[in-house]
Amino acid sequence: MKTNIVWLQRDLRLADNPALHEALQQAEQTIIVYIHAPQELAPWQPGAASRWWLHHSLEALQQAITSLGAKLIIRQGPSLHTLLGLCSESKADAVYWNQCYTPQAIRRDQAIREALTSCGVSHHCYNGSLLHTPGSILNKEGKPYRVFAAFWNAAQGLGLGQTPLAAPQRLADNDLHFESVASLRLLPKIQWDNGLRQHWRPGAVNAHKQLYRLCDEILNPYPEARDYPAIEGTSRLSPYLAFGELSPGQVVAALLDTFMNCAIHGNACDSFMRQLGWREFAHHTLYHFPEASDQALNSRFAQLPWQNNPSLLKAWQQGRTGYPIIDAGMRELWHTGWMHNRVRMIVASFITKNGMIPWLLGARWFWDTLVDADLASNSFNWQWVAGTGLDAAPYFRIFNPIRQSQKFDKQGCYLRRWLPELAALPDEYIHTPWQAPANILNASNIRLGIDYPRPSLDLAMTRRNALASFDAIKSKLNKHSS
DNA sequence: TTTTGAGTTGTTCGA
DNA sequence: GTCGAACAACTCAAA
Repeated sequence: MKTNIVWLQRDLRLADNPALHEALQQAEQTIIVYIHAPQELAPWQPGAASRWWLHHSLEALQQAITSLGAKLIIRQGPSLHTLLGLCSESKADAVYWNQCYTPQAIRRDQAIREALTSCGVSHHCYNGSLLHTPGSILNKEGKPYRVFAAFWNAAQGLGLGQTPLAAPQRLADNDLHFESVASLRLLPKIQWDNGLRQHWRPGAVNAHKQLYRLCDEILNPYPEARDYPAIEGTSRLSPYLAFGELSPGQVVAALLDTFMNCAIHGNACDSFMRQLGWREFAHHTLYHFPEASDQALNSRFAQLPWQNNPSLLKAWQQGRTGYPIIDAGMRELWHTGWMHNRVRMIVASFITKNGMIPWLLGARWFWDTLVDADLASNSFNWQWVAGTGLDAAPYFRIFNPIRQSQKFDKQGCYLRRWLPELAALPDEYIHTPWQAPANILNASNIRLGIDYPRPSLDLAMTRRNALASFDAIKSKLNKHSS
């Protein structure tokens, strides 16, 4: 009897799973395995919010597999050693998996492939996390694209729509030993996860419910509504995609299906699809430039006068910078493990450009607190905001948190949700409490500096300084080159 | 081959 | 109040 092992990683789903699909076609017995070996991903092992999600996602997957008559074999220990052990226990002929494309995973997988081969076990790797395999989209010179528009044109030219693979109807059981999800100790020791529980339902079933909501309600107004943090105008699919409870191919198929039924405008469809395009671009970029998770892609920015400012960093992390939109965003992140996209840009611009704190420190905080933490997207987008990445925002593009707040949360609905201490302030002063007259502060029950902090830095001055630093680097470079 | 124009998400200033 | 220009530098594709 032929036996295959399917090694799941960030593809915690049964439908549209190429490795699982192939393994089932090729054998009578298929063993589905999850191996917990976070240290292999260091220094980017899952953060606290990701571990919370992983716990619930594994439970959901265990339940789904059980209902098909088998079980998810959970093990702990080094992946290589554990896989070899499983191969000999089960007399498996082959191991199938969907690749992760982070530098750590690529290095590890290379060693695993060699070891399997030398043990006489074959291996079969697939792409289950991206529309296109990294490395497959190159410009005419055979090099990676450095601007998004060209990349996305090429990606679309190669085709995006493939019918997702079906989930298995039944799975054959086995009697291998397996550990419980709880034994992985992924949940926090102190119970800080109430907010996560209130806001999220991990698991593939819930992923599809949210995908349905996207197509049914969110997509049509998406191009405009996505900018307003008080509205549920974005897809909220990011954690499901990060853990592979949903594949991007499934999302595209659902979008195209909705489009074909004339239920949405083409531009709403394109607009959302582009977001998947940025996800692809980020992943392809990390594949081509593996140092991008830790170092500026554009090295001249290393010379900027980055500040070591632990107290500002702490205030930012805790949501007490004195700028309401920043603090609301950071508290939303802390409470729910997620932050609205536009607010992510605002808080990132604030800490890197006004605060002059290295983007990597911001990226680390997001990494620990986001349920959708994804190495490629996180580092790419931090570099985008900081101006150090590929096709990044121009350096002079510095968000003004007051203007952004007034523009995208005019009535302060989002601010009041996350900053209850400011809730009584009239709309006029909700974005700038320090400008409110004393009698209004009194009437709103706010003592500035006690109930809510005064601004932690001077926006205009820090902006001028940042631009001046950039100019200094520019003229230095010009001198060098001339 | 060379040139030209366009390119996710912004802000400020002056007319 | 609104509008256009200026604020880089560089990649890529089309002409």
